[in-house]
Amino acid sequence: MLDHTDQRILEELSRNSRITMKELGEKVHLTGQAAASRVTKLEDQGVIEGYTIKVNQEKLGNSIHAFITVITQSMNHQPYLTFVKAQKEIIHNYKISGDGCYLLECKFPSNGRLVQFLTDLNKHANYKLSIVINK
Amino acid sequence: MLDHTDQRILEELSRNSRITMKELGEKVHLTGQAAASRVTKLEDQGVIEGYTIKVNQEKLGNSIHAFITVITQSMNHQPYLTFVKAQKEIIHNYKISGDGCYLLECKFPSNGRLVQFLTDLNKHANYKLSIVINK
DNA sequence: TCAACTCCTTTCACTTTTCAAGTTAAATGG
DNA sequence: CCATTTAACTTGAAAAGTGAAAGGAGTTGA
Repeated sequence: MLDHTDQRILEELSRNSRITMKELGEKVHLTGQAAASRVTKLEDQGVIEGYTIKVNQEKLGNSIHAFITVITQSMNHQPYLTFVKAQKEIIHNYKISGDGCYLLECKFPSNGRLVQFLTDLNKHANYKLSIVINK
Repeated sequence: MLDHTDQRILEELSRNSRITMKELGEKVHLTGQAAASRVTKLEDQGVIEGYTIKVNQEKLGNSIHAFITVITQSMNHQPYLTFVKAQKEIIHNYKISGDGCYLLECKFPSNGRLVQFLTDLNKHANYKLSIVINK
């Protein structure tokens, strides 16, 4: 399904998705047109889901990166899920098996905002907090 | 430092980083050239760290998404860190404060590979495993 | 008021993309 | 064995986008 050239294309696009098709072609030993048509195919197959940017969250003022393990007490998760949808600090809400029911990945601009978030979260569930201090 | 137009630009590029500068300009009510120069500025400021793609990991055959909390026994983390560097299944290795020393985010192609990984990891540290079952 | 500065637009030469047509090579079937 | 089909690539040309230079409008401060 995916040959070596496709792998190389995904690699190069992961490194820089704004590369021109001509340049991409040179890197994988194809013409720009051939590279472009492979990329289109990868998009159609759903292998490439989209093109995006990496943003420096610190420079945007979101300096606190947290993982929050959520342990819901109630059987009914709906109130929690509704809460999650409303919080824009949440980057991902993973349903997990293992320690806890959900794992939240969040970014906060300040300690105060984090405290507020945890207070609100605590109305629906218990949690364990992990703060990222390095990557 | 960042005005509303810059925010809009970041939003649009997050949605689609391969958009042409001309189109981006139209979306934020600028000419393509003006949009391009703002983007260059955002790059120079380090706000935009890079351009990348979202790849469907399932279609690449990496169907298991795991978070692994790592609790190192030894004071010396170096053997663990060396191990981490060598594993290509690891997407992120976060140093955390809270429950554990590190949090690993990984993708595995099979259960067997996960078991192998955990066996190897266990030579350097204890762990707690969480498997993502939904997002 | 004037100079300096920032941010934007216009213009134009140059590059890239897109689309159509042609080539090649491997697989299929009489 | 040869004709046919198909997939993947290349070539070429028109259309579209980019980047650099020049210039205009608005703001700031002496």
